[in-house]
Amino acid sequence: MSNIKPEDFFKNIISHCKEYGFIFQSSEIYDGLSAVYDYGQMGVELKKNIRDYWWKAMVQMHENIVGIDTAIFMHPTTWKASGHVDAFNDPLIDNKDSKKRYRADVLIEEHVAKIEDKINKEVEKAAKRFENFDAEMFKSTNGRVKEYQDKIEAINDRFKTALNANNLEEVKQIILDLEIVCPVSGTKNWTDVRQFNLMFNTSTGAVTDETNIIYLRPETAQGIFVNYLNVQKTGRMKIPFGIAQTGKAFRNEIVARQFIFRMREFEQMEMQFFVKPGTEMEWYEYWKKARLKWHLSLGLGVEKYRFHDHLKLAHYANAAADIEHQFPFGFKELEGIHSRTDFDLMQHEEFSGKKLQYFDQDYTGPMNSKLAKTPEDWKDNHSFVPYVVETSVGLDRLFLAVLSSALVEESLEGGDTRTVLNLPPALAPYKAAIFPLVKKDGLPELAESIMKDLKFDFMLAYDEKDTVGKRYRRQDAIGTPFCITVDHQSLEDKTVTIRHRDTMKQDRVAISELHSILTEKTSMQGLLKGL
RNA sequence: GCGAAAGUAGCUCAAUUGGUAGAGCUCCAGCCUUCCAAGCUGGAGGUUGCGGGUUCGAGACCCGUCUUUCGCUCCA
Repeated sequence: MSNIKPEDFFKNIISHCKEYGFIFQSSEIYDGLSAVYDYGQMGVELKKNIRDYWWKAMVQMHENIVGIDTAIFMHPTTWKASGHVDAFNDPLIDNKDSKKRYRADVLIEEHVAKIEDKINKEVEKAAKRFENFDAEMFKSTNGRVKEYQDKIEAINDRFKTALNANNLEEVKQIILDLEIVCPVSGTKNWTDVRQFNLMFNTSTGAVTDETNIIYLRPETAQGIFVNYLNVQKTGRMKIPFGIAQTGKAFRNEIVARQFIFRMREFEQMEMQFFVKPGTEMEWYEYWKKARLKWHLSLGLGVEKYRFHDHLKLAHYANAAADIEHQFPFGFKELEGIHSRTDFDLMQHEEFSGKKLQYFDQDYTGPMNSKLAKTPEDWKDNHSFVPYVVETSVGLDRLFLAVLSSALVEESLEGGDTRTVLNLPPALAPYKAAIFPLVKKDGLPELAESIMKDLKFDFMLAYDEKDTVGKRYRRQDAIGTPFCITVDHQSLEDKTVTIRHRDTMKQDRVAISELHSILTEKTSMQGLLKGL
């Protein structure tokens, strides 16, 4: 579909997803829920296959990587330790005229600072007038200064009360009452104050109050960190080793858009790799290469990928890069590879009071980044808190990458077009479709018996409606790599035709060969061997 | 969040100035028996996203709201 606009192409993808049962908007009959989507009967298969390929490549193919599946709910302190609670707790307000966004607390603090300036000016003026001037005495006795002081205290009290009660309307009212104007537009045309916390929360127990608020995890990584010691001990894992996990995460995005690219509920596939301090950069480089190779193995095109190295790093990282993919709307992040240092495990040590260290007879060095002093201090130390290299990929984004790269509108000889989903066969929802050429003469019966034998090992479609040409095109549109057609010759010599999605060519093969052909062409082994 | 555009059948789209909501594909029941979406007959599917308003009359005009796409903004 290279001859149409990217925007239209993207709309085609969204339509295709709906028309063929890949993705539906959540709660569509109720007008939908913003930035939430459901996977349909085709989508769930494709998504599962992508997830399986990742899992096999990461866990099954690495003896030193194991998988876990942790709960979405975690102890609230987890998110204090990880920094998520503090990083996103700002009340924000917009000025409707300048369209600038401010932190409401900053606006109020600036207003207070202005009043303090006035006090200082009074003090300065007075200092010039009197000899032996006592500033403190002046402040506590001068009427005008006292007025200012009272005002400041009143504002601060009111603001603190409002914040503690989480009363955002009151916060806005304070701004209006103080007649704070936007520094840019100079107007008082404010929106409501909103608390932009990225984490969703709910509560446990029957009674909702402050004490039992619980968050929906904004990332799966923390479930791995808090289980690090459990897995290391019970699995007798030796550093370096990894823990992998796939699962849902939730972020209350302010702007969530671009179909399934940025959703409020999404699925991550993460692997945390625990390494010896000082070796993290070589593992970081190793995983950058390994993960890119994995993406390239899908065969969507080398030119569709690039690295983006982060210059500005998150609070936990000392190196970070994205693998970006060329989506219909441009190059965007698909996977992140981060060197998270010992930040997370150190934080969990501190908040939980539990040691999260690894003992290594051969290791001599600083216990961790915070306590590193002189070599003298660590000459008898053989323990350390591991450093972590993380690979984190969004499954839904990967789904979109695969689907949008695979969807092609082909021009055929004779002016015909065909819509075909060039999925890697190992990822295709159906591995094959089985058709009787016509719906009589015992052909459906033979087709069904073939299906019965093969369906133990393969996801199969069966179709006897409409002309066979139409049926081929239907399977093309959902990416089925092979169509097996039973014709009159099949009844005589036990052969069928097998039609290839990409070339539309047909071979005649023995029914008895079908199982091995499909195994060879559609299993993940081929992909995995290429890694 | 701001701005722009859009929302009509499962999908893609029509509907003159405000005057009876339609087509193709799909789907269903048959006929035909065909190797690349194209034959024949019949049928189903709609409170025009939702809620108000103007009007004798609204898919169309006005207001609100929801959803989507694009641009800005944001993205630990």
